[in-house]
Amino acid sequence: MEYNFQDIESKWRKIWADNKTFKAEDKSTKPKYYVLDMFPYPSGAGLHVGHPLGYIASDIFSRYKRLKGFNVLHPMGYDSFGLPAEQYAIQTGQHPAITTTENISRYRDQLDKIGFSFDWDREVRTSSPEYYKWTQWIFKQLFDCYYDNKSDKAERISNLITEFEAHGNMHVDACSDCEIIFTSVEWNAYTAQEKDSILQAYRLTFLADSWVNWCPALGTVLANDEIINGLSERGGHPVEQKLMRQWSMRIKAYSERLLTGLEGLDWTDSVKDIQRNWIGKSVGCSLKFQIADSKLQIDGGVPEIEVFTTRPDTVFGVSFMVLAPEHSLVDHITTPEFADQIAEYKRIASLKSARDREADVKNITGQNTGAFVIHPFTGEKIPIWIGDYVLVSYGTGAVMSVPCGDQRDYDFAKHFGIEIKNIFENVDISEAAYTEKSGVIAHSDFLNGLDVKSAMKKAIDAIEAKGIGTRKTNYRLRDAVFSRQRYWGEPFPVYYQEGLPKMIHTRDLPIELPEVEKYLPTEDGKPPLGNAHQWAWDTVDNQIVDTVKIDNQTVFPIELNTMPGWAGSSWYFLRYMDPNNDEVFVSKEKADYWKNVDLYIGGSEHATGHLLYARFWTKFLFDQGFISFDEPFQKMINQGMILGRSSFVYRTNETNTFVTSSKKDDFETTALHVDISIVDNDRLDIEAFKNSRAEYKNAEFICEENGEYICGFEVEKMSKSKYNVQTPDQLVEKFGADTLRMYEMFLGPLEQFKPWDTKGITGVHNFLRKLWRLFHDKENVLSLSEGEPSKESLKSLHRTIKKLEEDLNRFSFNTGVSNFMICVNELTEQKCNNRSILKDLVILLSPYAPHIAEELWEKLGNTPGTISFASFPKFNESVLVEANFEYPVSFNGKMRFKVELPLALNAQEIEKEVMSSAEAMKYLEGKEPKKVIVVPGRIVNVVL
RNA sequence: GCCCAGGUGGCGGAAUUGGUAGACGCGCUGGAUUCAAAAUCCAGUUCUUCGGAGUGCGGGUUCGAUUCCCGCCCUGGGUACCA
Repeated sequence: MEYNFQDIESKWRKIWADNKTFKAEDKSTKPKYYVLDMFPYPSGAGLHVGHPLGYIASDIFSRYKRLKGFNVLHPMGYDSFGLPAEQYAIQTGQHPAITTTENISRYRDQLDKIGFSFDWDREVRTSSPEYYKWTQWIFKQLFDCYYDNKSDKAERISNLITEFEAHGNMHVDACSDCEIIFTSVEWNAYTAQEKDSILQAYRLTFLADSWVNWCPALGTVLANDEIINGLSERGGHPVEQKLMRQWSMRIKAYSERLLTGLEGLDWTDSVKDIQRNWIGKSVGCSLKFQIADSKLQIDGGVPEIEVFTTRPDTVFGVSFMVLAPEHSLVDHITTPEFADQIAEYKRIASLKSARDREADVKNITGQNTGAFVIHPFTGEKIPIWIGDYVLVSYGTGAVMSVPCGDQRDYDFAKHFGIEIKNIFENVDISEAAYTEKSGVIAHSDFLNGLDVKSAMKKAIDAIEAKGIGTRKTNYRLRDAVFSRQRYWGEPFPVYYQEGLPKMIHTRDLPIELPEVEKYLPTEDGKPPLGNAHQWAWDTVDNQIVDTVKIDNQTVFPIELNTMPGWAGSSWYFLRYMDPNNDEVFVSKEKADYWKNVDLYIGGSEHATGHLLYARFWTKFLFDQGFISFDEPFQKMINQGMILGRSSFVYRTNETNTFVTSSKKDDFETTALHVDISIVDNDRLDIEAFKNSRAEYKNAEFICEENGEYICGFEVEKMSKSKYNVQTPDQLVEKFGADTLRMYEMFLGPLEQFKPWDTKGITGVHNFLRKLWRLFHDKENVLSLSEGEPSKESLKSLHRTIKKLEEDLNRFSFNTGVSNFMICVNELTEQKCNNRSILKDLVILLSPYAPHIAEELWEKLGNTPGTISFASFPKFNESVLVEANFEYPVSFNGKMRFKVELPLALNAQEIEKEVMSSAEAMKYLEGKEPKKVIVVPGRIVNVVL
């Protein structure tokens, strides 16, 4: 066997592991480069060929950067808390820690076989207590901070308390849900409970009753991004709304910074846009409308309806108001004659689930309350309606409706026969609303004749002057619920004293997960940790003790919820810098050296989850001075999913006869998935098929003329049920890791979704064999020529250096592979076995195919195992300089023939040479050209 | 609906600033070698009525458009009564 990849690959894997070749140093004179993959959840199914795609790309880039003289940090770890291990535990009683450890070791085996240059000494696991100790610590920091809008960063809550004690909260401008204003005297008079509940409204993580997405089947709360089409992402169970006391994260505080921070990031527009939409900034103003019935008094005044609008310029177009059915004023303002209808509407609205409301967008529903507000500028009476297209959770839960400028308001007005005022000059609104933000305002008193932009400004000025509203920015981003009713997650470092949450001291962390007999919720509906016997906090001895000792004097119950999956993944990239530090989550020194991730590779499905939360926590840790950068991932590439290629056989209906693909249309057939392992290039292994299932034992076949049965195919997501899953293991065994690495890259652009098809893998494998043959004679003996390489070979090499480096710098890994193929084809043609050429070629190839590169490097007489730190060959422009150029000559833009001419010629000389050629005469057909365009070194175009 | 990405041979894809469309690989066809097969090597492979036509469709700008502009169609992703 000439190219014995199995021996070569196992040999080098061992050498790399034994020598810790890829261990990264935290100090270096070299510049740093941090390459990170989104770490995997170690599922029981193991890796399929889609997983390594991003890892291969990041590994190639890491190895390239090492060759370019960078100190590279390229770690890997596991996001090892999660639901599947817990569900498995519920079914089997096996502790999730055991399942997780097993799965991790399977992942590790699979990863090792592909030859990644990870620094495994830095591995992190989010489920290990040494790691989640610091997740708990960050949670405590968030609890101890609030967001100050004046300094525009997170500040310690102790400062806030000092301010409250001195001046109350009237000078405080913070991100808060606190609705009351108090003086220092009032603050100092509050009870501990009252103080605590006020502080909760400021803390960056806080306890609050919130409407949550409750999934009864999973017995847990889900985040919005864990729900797809109203069903749980995992398992597809129904989800309902429920009010629960939960930990939340005040991510809202960072809305603006999360938005503006995107500008400096080298991410795709599509992910940036997803985040922008998710944050959902809208600029406008608040505006209060007074209720027309002056007899109606609430809290000693006439109630007002506050709305938020992005179009204050259209204020004169308001012809009705709409409140959300759940709006707190509805019952107060409804007139007796409409009371029954309003009650009925509210009842029906409350029965509709969020899903129904979503599905039913076309039906226009609403109900008049009989009440009116007074228009603040015209004094007109404006009717108040309720309608479920207005959401209680956004803005103020009320809108001023301007039917001429908003399509939903327009439809609502048409449906209920409400007046539609036109406040736009020369705009026809008989068919639809005019929603463009352009044009001139009319019939609007002091706004007449203004364009939208100036009208907007003038309207807000007037509103502010009247004291009925202010400039305001709204964000769609919600605070993130942080509690999960699960076992397999980080416990909170929290106990409860008189119902108030208290933080356990940092020196007592980590608070480790207790043992439980059952992983299900308790019979009285408490989370699984409610089953734990050792789950109480002794404040005297500072330790976890038996729950029977709870006396609420010195021993208190510990929080029963655990943290969500995104807790651990929001800061893991920091831990890799300093994975074994027992004193801090990451030392300042190391974080200052490695800084943020230079290149992050992973799927775009985390755009609104992980990528947003990690940015939030990074900004927070920056605010508190723990790290010196406030964005975690400078550049990100989102690799596309690898789809499976399913094979089908066609069974004629109600028989056991199978028809080959080309003849299936002649029969009534049903397509059935067939296992891809018994299909080779669409040819079915008929015997294997017959043996695959008892029912196929006596199957008959209608084949092609040559007797083969050809299967049909379809490109689909890889899944067990479609029999189209490809694991990397089989391919590594058959072709080797280097072939797999290059083939996965060769499939197409990294970002693109693409079908997996093993047909082409032989092409890449043959390339490596061809490379091997460059070094060896027919007897497989190393055979190299010494001395000066030929000009041709130098050209091939340097063209490759140039193109490869350009391709790597724009992350075009697929074209990189074809560069190598072209180079090896050329060198083979030239019969080149020159040592100096092959030495540089091997270095170039080493990021892509590290095993064979190491082997050949050693054969070339270099110290074994050193190719990773060789230096990347320097491109020499001069060897590519040509004297002549083969000019393509086109007529009216169509290429017709080529003429080889010296590059030294100027445009006139080129034109003369070309036009006098016999070929040109033929295409001119005796005509005189209108024009001749000559671009020296490029092209000649003749216009007839 | 709105936002984003994309649409090129039989297939995966290439063409970085407007300048030879289809690199590289697969598949297929023919040939060499072989008792035969595998492997390997050689030749061909966008379509074509042999004039040409051709990068989803229709226009435009240009000497020249896969590339730039306008309008549309289709596929994938995101998001949605967000005021």
